[in-house]
Amino acid sequence: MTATPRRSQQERRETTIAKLIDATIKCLIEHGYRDTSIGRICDRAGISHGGLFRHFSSRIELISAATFEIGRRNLAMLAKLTDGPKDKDELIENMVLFARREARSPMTCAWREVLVAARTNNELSDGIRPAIQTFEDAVMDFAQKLPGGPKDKRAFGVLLLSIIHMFDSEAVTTATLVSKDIEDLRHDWTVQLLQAALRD
Amino acid sequence: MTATPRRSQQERRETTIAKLIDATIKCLIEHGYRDTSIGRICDRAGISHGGLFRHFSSRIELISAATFEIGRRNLAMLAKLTDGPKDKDELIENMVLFARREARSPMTCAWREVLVAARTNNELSDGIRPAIQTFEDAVMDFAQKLPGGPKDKRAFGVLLLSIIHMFDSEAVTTATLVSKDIEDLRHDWTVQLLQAALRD
DNA sequence: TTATTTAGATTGCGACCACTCTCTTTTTAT
DNA sequence: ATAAAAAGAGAGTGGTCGCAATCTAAATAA
Repeated sequence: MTATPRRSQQERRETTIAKLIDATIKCLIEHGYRDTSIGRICDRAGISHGGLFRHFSSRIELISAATFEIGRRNLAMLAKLTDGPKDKDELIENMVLFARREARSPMTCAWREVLVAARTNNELSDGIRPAIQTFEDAVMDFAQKLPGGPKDKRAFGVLLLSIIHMFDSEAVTTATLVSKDIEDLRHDWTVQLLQAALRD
Repeated sequence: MTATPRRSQQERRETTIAKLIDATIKCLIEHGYRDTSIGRICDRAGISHGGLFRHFSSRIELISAATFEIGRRNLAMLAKLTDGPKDKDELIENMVLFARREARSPMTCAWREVLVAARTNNELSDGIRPAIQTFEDAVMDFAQKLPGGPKDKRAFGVLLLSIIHMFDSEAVTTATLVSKDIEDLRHDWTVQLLQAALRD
């Protein structure tokens, strides 16, 4: 009845893997690491249990692959941050808003689920280490290449990473308890930090 | 044979609850949130499955209670931070070392496991909100009462909370990837932050 | 002492877990 | 056209999950 699209094996393989990775990310976002099970992932992806294990030899391997993909997407966003001409103050404000927004984004929540779970799972820890290293390198590289950045590129990179860390942990608590006044003070303080760093 | 200790009901109850909470904390530390199951907790505590539900109506309720206990213990450590006479520089160094060490301590790892899991579990989120609020209040209070602290107590409290956040998220990544040079730069930078804040 | 309440142990339930095996369908190589 | 290889479906594996019902033992109240 339905005309067969006649996809190549490679196409079939790649689309299935992409569907599984997408479904894994969505499960991490919606249900958290604990309830991101093979059954749930397969349901979401529209793939059978057997089909999954054709491409990933274990649940951990799939989650590692999904984590790498999350890192890839997040770095793509970071690269676009300096697009468009802005003055220094506008850039700083954008960076702070970006850091806080991204720390709370679904994608970063999924990323965090995996990183936290990795503490007690060596296989997972090994699996995601490259993704973390790539992310850290990319931020340091971003700091180095920022036009009008300070002389000490390395210290500036660490400053950016530290700010990202701060908003990341803030996001964990705001998921349960929102302290608006603290958040506002933190925003202004972060802006001042960056202004001081970019002054010289 | 063995002489019966003849404990009162209240004693029996309290020791059992304490054993369950201790076991829960240890499971969170050793196995992470995902694998902190009722079976494992009871095994560790030396209590049967049925015995658990006499005192806690669900797994989430037990984990909430354990989280509250973790917060209590951590705040007890914070209170001891200013003990002993020190000059300002020594106090600052102590605070930074303390913040990083505590962020990586087993207890805080357990705390973090629960906070992250709470994002996708409303019952758990509701259960631990008081513990988070208490912790936040205690840090703000600590900042207010620190002898020789800056005039703007509120901003100083937010600074402390932000530093805690930063080391907290750092601890998540260092569990998988250690970047010694970045950590060293971050330490020095944090010390400078506190020195500047405590100068005026 | 006797009756009642409470703590804790045991067993069992249905659901789900990660994963394997076998079978069918589709693509590719000959 | 046909054989070989790869992709995917789906039932089945033993095991664990959270939790309830039922039971025994211990502590308290009468």
